[in-house]
Amino acid sequence: MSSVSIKDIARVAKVSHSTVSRALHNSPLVRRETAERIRRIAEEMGYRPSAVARSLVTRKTKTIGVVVTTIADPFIAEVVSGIEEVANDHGYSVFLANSNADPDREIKVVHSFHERRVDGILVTASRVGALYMDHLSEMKVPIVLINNQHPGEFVHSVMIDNVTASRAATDHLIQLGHRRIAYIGDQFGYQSDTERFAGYRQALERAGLTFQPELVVHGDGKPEEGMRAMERLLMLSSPPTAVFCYNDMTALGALRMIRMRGLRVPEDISLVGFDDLFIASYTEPPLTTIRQPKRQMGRRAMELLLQLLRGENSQQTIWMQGELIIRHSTAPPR
Amino acid sequence: MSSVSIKDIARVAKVSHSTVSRALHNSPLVRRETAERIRRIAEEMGYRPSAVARSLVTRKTKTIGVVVTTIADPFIAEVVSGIEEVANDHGYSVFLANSNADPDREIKVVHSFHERRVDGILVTASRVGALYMDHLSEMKVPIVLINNQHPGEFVHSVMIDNVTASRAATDHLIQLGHRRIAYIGDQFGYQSDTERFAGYRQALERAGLTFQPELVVHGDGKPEEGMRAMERLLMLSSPPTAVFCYNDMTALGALRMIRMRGLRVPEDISLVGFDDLFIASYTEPPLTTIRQPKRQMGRRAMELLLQLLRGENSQQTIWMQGELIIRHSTAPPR
DNA sequence: CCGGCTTTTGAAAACGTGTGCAGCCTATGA
DNA sequence: TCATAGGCTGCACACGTTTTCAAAAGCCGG
Repeated sequence: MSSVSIKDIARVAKVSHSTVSRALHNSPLVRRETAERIRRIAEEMGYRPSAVARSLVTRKTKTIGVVVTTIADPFIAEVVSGIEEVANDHGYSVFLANSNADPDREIKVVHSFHERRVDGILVTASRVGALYMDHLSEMKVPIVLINNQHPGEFVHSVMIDNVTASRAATDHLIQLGHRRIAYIGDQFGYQSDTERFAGYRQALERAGLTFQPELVVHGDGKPEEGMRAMERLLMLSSPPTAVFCYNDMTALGALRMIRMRGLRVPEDISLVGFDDLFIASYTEPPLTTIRQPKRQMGRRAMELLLQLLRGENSQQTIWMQGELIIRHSTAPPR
Repeated sequence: MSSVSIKDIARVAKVSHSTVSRALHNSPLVRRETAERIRRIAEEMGYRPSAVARSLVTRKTKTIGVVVTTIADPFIAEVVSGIEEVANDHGYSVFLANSNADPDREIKVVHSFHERRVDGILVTASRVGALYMDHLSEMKVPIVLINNQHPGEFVHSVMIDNVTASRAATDHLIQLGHRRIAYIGDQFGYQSDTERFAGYRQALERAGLTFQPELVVHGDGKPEEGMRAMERLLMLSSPPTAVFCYNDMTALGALRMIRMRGLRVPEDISLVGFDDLFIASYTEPPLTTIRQPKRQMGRRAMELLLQLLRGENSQQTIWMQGELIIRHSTAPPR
């Protein structure tokens, strides 16, 4: 509306708008006193430079686009929090867009980011990533993926070392003395599920335990399916004494089902999650899990993007390590 | 970078860029065949209009700014999810900024939004709202607050009816037969805490129960302080048989403390929360609580903002009702 | 064939900022 | 006194759109 422009200031200060522009940028090309006078006037007039006008000429918007499946996912929210923090510290504003894992919406979002001329894009935990990769790459803008499910592409990414982490989780159960250890996975075929499953198998193998196919069931990463999966395990003639879950949400469902069947954690069954959501420390009993450095992953991803924006071509993939957090949902078998 | 502009298309189509602009807007001012030819060329050249150039001339950015204390708060994340949904549906992109409840950062954020020339601003659960209200109002832009703690200001807002909801929660406990009902509040002095406390007192009063000051303690809306507050209640010579908590996070802490003392919920103590976070249905036992229509609140807030952007001056405040969700953390006293 | 109308097109200005270039002013040295 | 260098400032253009206004082109009736 009535926003004051560089020209308004020029008129008041009786100089050209170029001089005002330079003064406000502390350019050495303008005399000290003039510059100070101009800055004072700008201050008094409540001047705020227009980022849009500036973007038009500099061809940089100092904005980045963040696309998430849904910000209501606590894991993602933490990551975004980390992203926003370092973006903000570097003068970047972030556009947030939910895709709801809907391909149409994802494409709309990417187009929208394109039209807004964002300087870069961050995508967290995209399951359908490959789908709109073409659209992403057609705008020549740096992209960083976080925990994406379709790696091996041309883009940069920040990933958690799923294999090592889940091996650690399974090792923990083995060391407690468990021999029948189940795995409740995510939907079959997802990259991170495959990796966590691989870690589980590696741990079994190294401990000389034979892999039992019937001890592997799949949920969908949410509590409801976690319950159903756990139910199936409990119906086995010889149920497991310990269960490693794809994530905490799944563990939440498993925990509830175990309790519904009148069994106890960890006395009857040990339970391990993955993610270390906030909630994991407030379940009953508190959940042993793998901590993902969520906020840190967001930070690192944004820092990687900043490097790319500066034109430094850095490493392709940043690997981060999970950490086994031992709480009270695991104990030796009876 | 090498992004194609309206002029590039004009050159190829051998028309003026004005004509291209009109053709792309389906203006009736351009001949059908010409328009179609131009649109086809634009398509082939992979044209994406520049929102920043457009914004400069139209003086509308089709962006809104959302400031939250932290997106890592599950309550807020749900609200933002609702906001983003309707914003996106109406062609608006959302800038997300965390303030971390830090006044300096809040001011920086508002300035940033101002420079980006957002069309409107949404603020969720601002505790220090009054602090930067001046900065907000100085840019002439519609503002909608969600559950803000300093109402009575000149802006528009979406609020939950705290008094009615907490009266319902307390009534529920009274009807179960409880007579010693405690209240664990948020930090003293916050608006929503004051209101929930008021509802609690009203319910007691209407039931003819005398208010007992020692049954009111304060936390800070997070589990740790909820534990401490609950601890204080349990040290009373005659502890409460039921506790109404300011929010679910506080209830989470209370629940843990009750269990640490070897007591059981709801057999020994009934517990009621507020918010109905996702987690509330997965505690042990599942938590009776007041459901806030979080996503819906975000949607309504954005819709209100859209009305304001259209120039319709609508109602000042939208009140929303909470809903009592009875689960298993409440039962008659022994 | 011409005037007048409608349809279609183009020229140009505007939005607010950044910046290369030219030119002014002042001081300095010869 | 004059030439020159260096410090400072203004002009003008650019960025990619939208939109007003004028003008060209096509059409019709007389």
